[in-house]
Amino acid sequence: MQDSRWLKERAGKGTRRLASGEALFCRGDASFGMFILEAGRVRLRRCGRDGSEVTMQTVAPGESFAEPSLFSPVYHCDCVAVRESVVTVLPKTRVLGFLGNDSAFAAAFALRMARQLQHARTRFELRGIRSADERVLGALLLLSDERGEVALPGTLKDLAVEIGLTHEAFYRALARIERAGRIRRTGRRIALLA
Amino acid sequence: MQDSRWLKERAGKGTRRLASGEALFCRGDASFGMFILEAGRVRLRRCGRDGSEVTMQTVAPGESFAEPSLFSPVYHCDCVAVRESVVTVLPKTRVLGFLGNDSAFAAAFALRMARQLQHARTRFELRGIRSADERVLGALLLLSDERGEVALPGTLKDLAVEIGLTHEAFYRALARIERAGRIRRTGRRIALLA
DNA sequence: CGTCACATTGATGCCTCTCAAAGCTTGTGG
DNA sequence: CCACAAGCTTTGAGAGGCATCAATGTGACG
Repeated sequence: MQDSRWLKERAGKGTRRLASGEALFCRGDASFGMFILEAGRVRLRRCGRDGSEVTMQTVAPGESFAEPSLFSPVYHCDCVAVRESVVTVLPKTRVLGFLGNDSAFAAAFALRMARQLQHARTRFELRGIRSADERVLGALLLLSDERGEVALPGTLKDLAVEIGLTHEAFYRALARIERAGRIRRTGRRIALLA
Repeated sequence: MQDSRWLKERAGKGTRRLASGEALFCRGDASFGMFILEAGRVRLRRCGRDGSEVTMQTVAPGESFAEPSLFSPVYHCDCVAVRESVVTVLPKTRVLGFLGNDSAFAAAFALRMARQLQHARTRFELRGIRSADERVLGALLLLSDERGEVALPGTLKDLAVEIGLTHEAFYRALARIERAGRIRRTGRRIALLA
């Protein structure tokens, strides 16, 4: 949220450095508080017993995360660093204090929650699309600007995982919708047509 | 949220009655505000051009909904009444006013957003399970109490839709996991075993 | 007792996952 | 500057599972 600096200065309690792959917390751990990512990248995921793994959120520098844990005794996700990262720690009690006393902060907090909820629902909707072609097209639409230029956040392989397809199925879908004339690829650029 | 009575009295601006199947708002409509369901049942859904339909949230009496629309110029879902329903209307500006001035209310609001976010993520995780058997089992686990008794919210068919399976696939999965001895069915009761 | 919706089972086909292999790109070290 | 390694990209073949279409059983309610 925009108040991240403000929040950090008032509620921050030091930073923590994470090595690539290191876990900040795991599902079931007593919740210590929320965090702001200073540098690097972290991922919130849930794992099934069978080894399956679903990414709930990928956090970019400047963003806060694990807000729901403020209201919960334990974490509900694992948090692992995708690469070396630095996070600011915001202990639960302090943030909850601000939330109960500073209505401007509370409103900003609610706004961020609402945005994340919409984002989660959009991802949910996208995953509900059965056809690989339509799902890929939907994902590209979400990533595109008004001119139809798609801004890829990472590799295509990453995008495949993000939208819940194997990379093979994803590449095949991409090839099909290009042959169908619905996108044009130029190197690593993708443009939506019509 | 618990403050629903409080909120209604202060921010409520009349009620609206919906016939079964009637839409309260549609995606893209200018957002008027949020709502509290007084009676009946409503469903928030997103539809694809191809006729596909994903339910984002099912609202029970006493619950508020469409909170994210406070921060958005338009609605991002359709809202339709599952059966005849009554809602209290909470205009945007009024609620935003409270949010900016009353920190206790803002904190409660943030809490509800956080809960909904966790709920959305749990549903997302469930849908990520490929195997119909495991997905059904996961859903039953979420619906069960500590004794393993499953509280069905509606019909089995509804549950099938909720977890993203056709009713046929769902019934077959249910039959398989019962044969495997992981659940026991007695009439319309389901109990998880071990 | 008839209707309607839920519940259940069967047969078939398509689509995605999986395993496999080969090109391609990027970066690193000699 | 080249050679090699590692990871991304791409295509192939096969199998399994869920959707789909179809039909019947079952229960609630007027």
